[in-house]
Amino acid sequence: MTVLKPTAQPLYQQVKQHLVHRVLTGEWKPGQLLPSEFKLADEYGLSQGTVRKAIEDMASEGLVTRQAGKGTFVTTHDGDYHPFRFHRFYSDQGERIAKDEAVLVSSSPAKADTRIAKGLDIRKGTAGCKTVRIRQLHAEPALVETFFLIDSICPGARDFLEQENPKSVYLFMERHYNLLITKVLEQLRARSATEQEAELLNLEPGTPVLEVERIAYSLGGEAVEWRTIVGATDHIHYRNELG
Amino acid sequence: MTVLKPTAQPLYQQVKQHLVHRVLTGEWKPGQLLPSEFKLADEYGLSQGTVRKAIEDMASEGLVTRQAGKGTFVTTHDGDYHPFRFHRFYSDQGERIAKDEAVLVSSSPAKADTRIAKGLDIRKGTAGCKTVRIRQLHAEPALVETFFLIDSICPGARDFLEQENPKSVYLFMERHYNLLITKVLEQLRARSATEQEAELLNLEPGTPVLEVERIAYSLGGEAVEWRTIVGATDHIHYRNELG
DNA sequence: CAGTGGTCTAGACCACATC
DNA sequence: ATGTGGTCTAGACCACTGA
Repeated sequence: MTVLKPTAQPLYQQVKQHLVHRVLTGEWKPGQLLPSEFKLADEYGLSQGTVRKAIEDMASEGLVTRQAGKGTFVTTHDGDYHPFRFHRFYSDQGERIAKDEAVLVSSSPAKADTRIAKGLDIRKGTAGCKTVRIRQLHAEPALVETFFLIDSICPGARDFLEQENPKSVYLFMERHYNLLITKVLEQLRARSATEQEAELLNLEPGTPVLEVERIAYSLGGEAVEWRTIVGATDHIHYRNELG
Repeated sequence: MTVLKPTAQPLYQQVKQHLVHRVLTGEWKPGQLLPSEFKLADEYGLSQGTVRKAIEDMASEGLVTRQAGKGTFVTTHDGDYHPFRFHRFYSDQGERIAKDEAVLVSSSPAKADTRIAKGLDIRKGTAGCKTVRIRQLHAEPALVETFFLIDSICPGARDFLEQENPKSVYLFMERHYNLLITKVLEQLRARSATEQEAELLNLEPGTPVLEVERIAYSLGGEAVEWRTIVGATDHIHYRNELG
């Protein structure tokens, strides 16, 4: 690894950035095996330990997964491991919501409104696709999930969604667009249910509901999905562990 | 470090556990300097690198803080660093709530009700101290904070609280009881404001409010505080970053 | 069996803090 | 000048995987 300036970043961080870039550009796709530490160390002309530190950093951020005796793999949402790592809704008995399939309500072309445009940092009116689905608990509607995907990033999403109705949108984005979601930002509010929500969730109009507004960021740091998740919290709650 | 069984945990994990125990028992108190890596390596009869890995683990968990050229310190909530690391409420302009002082409403002896007892994993009726405070935004009441401390863990808390009215309860617990809060579990719900809440927050009765129910755990993993934070979310929200 | 990641050692040099 | 944590190297042995 060529060090242009002696005051530059540590070598292992340079290696890490380069490896992240190689994952990003699709050199190794989700689920695929990376070269071993020794091979990468040879390639970069560094010691194994330095490359190891770069990879350990990536692993701690969830970008890759390491398995002793096998190798280092690009993380996929496909495995048993992190299918719904961003879902924070639980029933009061401790079950995770969203294991079951989502019920598709509607999926249609849409233009970004002010709120969506602000969240995704795009221009108002940008073309996209808006989808509404319902998550159930014990066969009862529990949550309304509304998400917006940008046409220029996820072309043809509407057709794919109607064909597949995937359990996990992020797995769907990974498969079709090679977008790996690594970070989401959520803003939570309490408000009264709208008429549409009351109808979809079998609630009295005006019932207090919890609204989660979420922006999802891909590996490159680009905002790629806007979403709200809305539901009454009589039998479910949003769980958060800090520290 | 004596290895009794060759199949035991890695040495650095054994060292880490032992160091955590020494912090827990107060050998080094919050803010104090730990011995250097070399001294600890000597003490345990290991190489510096092994001790380093143990300490890096502790640092990544926030238990200690490292500073090049100075040393490794037991983390304290006192410094500039993490005064309100568990506060997730922001105004819609992005300001953090709870910078200002909290307004003390009441502080009185209380017995754990069913909900508190369940949260803290103690018997119903356990003696403690219940305190209600208000957090303001721009001199307007924004959040009602209600917390319960157990007498056997925090004796005399009521007197201390009335004397000091501390900005941060966790800093207060650290100073008086050597309890370092490292983890909290929060459950969020939307519901209607109670009469008392409506009065304290200048709301119409029945307004939807966000309720955060929090259990705080000390370094040893013991549940030491139960709390709710309640407020309307017209101008503020709960922010959560995942991944 | 060879290859992988996981652990551990013993050295080296650096930038930074403190005195 | 000394001591600290931060980086980097070059070796070693281990447990596990898979052919």
